[in-house]
Amino acid sequence: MEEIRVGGMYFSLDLSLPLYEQVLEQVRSSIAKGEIALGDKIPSVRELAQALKINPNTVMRAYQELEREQLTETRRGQGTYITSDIAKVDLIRYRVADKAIEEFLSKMTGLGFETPEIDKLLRIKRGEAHE
Amino acid sequence: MEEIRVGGMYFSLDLSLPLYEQVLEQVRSSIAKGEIALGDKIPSVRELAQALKINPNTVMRAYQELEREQLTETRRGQGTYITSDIAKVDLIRYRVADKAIEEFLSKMTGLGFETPEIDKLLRIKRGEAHE
DNA sequence: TAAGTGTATTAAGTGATATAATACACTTAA
DNA sequence: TTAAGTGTATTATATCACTTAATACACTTA
Repeated sequence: MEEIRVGGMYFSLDLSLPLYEQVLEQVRSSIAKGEIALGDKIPSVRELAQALKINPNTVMRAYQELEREQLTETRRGQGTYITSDIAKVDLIRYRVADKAIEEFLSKMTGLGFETPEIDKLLRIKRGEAHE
Repeated sequence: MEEIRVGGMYFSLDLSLPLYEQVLEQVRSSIAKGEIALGDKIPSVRELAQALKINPNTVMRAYQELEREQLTETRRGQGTYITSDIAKVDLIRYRVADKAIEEFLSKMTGLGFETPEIDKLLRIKRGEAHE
């Protein structure tokens, strides 16, 4: 899986998910991890599209979702910038995490696993010694 | 969200995911949780389709995947039965769980969370009243 | 003015999903 | 033997999400 570096971020696309979702997730991840600084400019729609060899409309879709989440601010004619408001970043981080946790626990419960065993499986997966 | 009882199992379909995936997941969950006994017969393709008001081909697709996973055995002319081999059920249970755990941890890591905080968030989520 | 921004529109193609209508081989029970 | 109920296969059709393509427009900056 080829990894492409654009504007301080790394992208790696495949066919497992919609392209716009992958772009969205990878930018969001870069922001959450602090790999790209608050207030920084991210690549233009056209630049990123060209680098990733996908259509500008597809990049647009990802960028629009980022702005809806208030993770970015767009200035017409200038470009798209990461928000400078760290509170907004944190809010999104926890909101997305909360959803992931909910889905995870729901899935495990659906498989008949309960708290102690879920914790045990998590520890095993991390390579930790168990109980 | 309407809940429909068919052949000892409960089904609840919506538009958030493909129908065949929802049917597949809900039968798998019933088996994993032991809500339906090993060796039991599950509803016929036509019966389930009629009860859920979906196309028989859609049910077929779910049933074929269940058989590929060896969670069910089909006897031509008779019907579809839950496997009697508890080892197979457990294998699938842990395989699916492992995938869920991997995806969950990967998502949380992508958001910049590490082990201690992930555990903390899990504890918080369980302390809340949900569902 | 020219180049680079974000944004909008229209058109087209592809693939997954779902439905519909039929048909066939098999099993069971009447 | 027959009829009804199984799983299974096939073909056709429709819809929708996703993606690409080609333009066009308004704005900002150098």
